[in-house]
This record gives sequence, structure tokens and C-alpha cells, in this order.
Amino acid sequence: MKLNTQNLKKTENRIIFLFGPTAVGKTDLLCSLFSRSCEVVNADSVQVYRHLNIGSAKADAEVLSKIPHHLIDIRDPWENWNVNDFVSNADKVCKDVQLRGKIPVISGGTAFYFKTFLYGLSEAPPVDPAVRQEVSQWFETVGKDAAHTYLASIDPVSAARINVNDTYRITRAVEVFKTSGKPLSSFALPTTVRNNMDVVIIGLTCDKEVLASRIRNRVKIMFDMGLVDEIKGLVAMGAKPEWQSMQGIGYKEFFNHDNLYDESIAEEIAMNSIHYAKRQMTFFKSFENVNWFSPEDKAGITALLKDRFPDLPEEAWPSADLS
RNA sequence: GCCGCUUUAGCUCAGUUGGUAGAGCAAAGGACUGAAAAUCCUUGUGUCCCUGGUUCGAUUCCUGGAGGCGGCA
Repeated sequence: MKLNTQNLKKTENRIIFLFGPTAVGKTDLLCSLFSRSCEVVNADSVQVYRHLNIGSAKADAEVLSKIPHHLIDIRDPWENWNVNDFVSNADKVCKDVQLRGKIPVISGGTAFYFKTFLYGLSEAPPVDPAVRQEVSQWFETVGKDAAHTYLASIDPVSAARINVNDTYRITRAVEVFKTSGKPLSSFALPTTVRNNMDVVIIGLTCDKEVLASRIRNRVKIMFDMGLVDEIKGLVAMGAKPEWQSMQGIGYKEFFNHDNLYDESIAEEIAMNSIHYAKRQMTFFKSFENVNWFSPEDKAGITALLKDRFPDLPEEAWPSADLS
């Protein structure tokens, strides 16, 4: 659907967020509601990887033909990707989409990406792989207690915030100090929305039991679609559990078992997904100005979009009963 | 039928030399400063199978019963 060029100015800083826990039904909604006036910007940390299709629940060819997707299949499985990559790439893509007179829908489940996209990153230095390596090694030899004590000596504010057992965050805080000579806590976190974004936030949620059964069902389908073969292909490419991409749910579980056909793998994947969905909801609930919907409530979502973008033509959004 | 083992949290199991009990997992809630599908924090949960006895007091010891597992017939 080509939009009138008069709208160009107005659409310039429009963005839609569409988020919700894994398996809630984001992809279906993208096809049925957003395909006419929007393009998708993927905010999912695993779907950026090529060859991780089934386990990451990536949109299939049919969906991709209905609505353009950006930031999927842009990294090889052995490469890294982080929030900074997401924000800078998403900025570029959003601008392009907006210039085409369409609205970018940032859609996915990685809450940290949404938050950072909204407010921006701190000025803290980026990750230096060599420094990280060095810090990790030091961490292992010293132990967590000494590591935390050291952090307290160079950055008491961060040490107070970060738990002794949180290896991951202690490592990053120490790493920032090593590369910049300044404590992580000295880099303030931005708290205002960037770039005058005109953002509509749509959160999808549903009953916990319903979501759990949707997840279990989806895991079954993944195996039917050939998840095990996908893993074999990745292993043939040299996949190791240390690869960032292999830490995704639906992949990492296979590395704990000698037999790829072990029945308990499916259960483990479902369990991890359910836990993940819980963590996602906790994070998403902390966002402000979220319009929460059930994934079935297409009429409600359409009404919100029409209200927020009154200048768009009637046909910009399919009427609810059409889908 | 006899012999042995067993019954404790939603599950798997510790434990109490007799003073009504605790781990892991699950569950519930939460955090989130370039790895975030990552990483981490908090919190319960109980007719201790039933019955009678001994005892100030029994989930613990004893009697009888019921369920489960194994062996012998």
C-alpha cells in the first residue's frame, strides 16, 4: 500500500513497538494487521543469525513475502551481536522505512533491546574482546568473592548494585574500568526518549497456562520441522556451545546431551522457554505507556492504530473481520 | 503365601541417637548500564501412609494394617 507523500513529514519519526513473551503470537499479528503500512525490524537476539531458523522460531518464507523483515539473517552463527549493533542498525533501517513512507514495527522479545533503543546506551566503552578474555581469566583464578571485593574498591556504586554471584555483570563492570580507567557507574544511563520518537507501544500478553501450552506445542512442531537436522547442520559448520548464537534456547540444550535424539531435550527446551517468557514479562511490565492486548484482540489494536495515526487512509489497517 | 526393602513438599529424595522437618528441581515474585533466548536475587510449600501401644512428648521405637518395589515359592 503506497501512502500519500504528504504524509512523509508526519511519518518521519513514527515507530511502533510490538513485543510480548515468546510464542504469544507476534508473527501472526504482523501478517494480519501490519503488512499494508509497515515493515518489520527484528528485535530478537537470536533471529539475527543465519541458519538458526527452526529453533529461533524465525518467520518463514511465506511471512517474509507478506511483510518485509529487517535485521534477520544478517550474521553468521559464529559472529557476535549486541545491543549496540541492534540500536545502530535499527536506527538506519527505521530511517529507510520511514523515508519510504512506511512505519517501522520493531517486533521481538528482547526487552533489553527495546529499552536501549528507546533511551540509548550510556557512554561506557564498548566491549574489547581481548580485555574481556583477560578479565574472565582473572575472574576464574581469583574467584567471585575476590572479584566482587575488587569491584567494590574501584566502583563501590556498581558493587552495591551487582550481586556477588553475578559473574556476567561483575565481568563487564571490571572490563569497563580496565578499558576506560573510570567506573561503570560514572557513565550515566540516559533517561529520556531519543530522537523525538513518536512511538506507539503494543504489548501482547495472555494467560500463563495458555502460553505454556502454546510453548510446549511449538517445541513439538520445531522437532517435526527438523530441529535436529538444523543442529546437525550447525555442528557440521563447527558450532560450539561457546558461540553466542548457540546460547539460544532450542540450541544450547543439545550440547548437554550425548544423544541428539534424547527425549528429555524437548522437555528442557519447553521448560527453558517457559522460564524465559516469565523473565520477559517481568521486564516488559516495567515499561511505561504500554498498550496491553490479547493477541486475539485485532479490533482493539486496529482501533488504537487508527486513533494514533488519524492521517493515514482507512485502508492502511485491514479491518479486524478481514483477517 | 513367605522373606526383604520402601512410603516425608507438586516431583526426586535427605533427616530427626524421641522435642512436629530440609535439599535439588518445579512453582510464585523481582532485578536488568554494548553477551540479555544471557546473568542474577527473594519466597513459601507439609495429616512425615493409616491404626493402636510405650512415653511428659512419636514422623522417629514397638504391634497390626494398607500401597509400592524386588526375591523365593
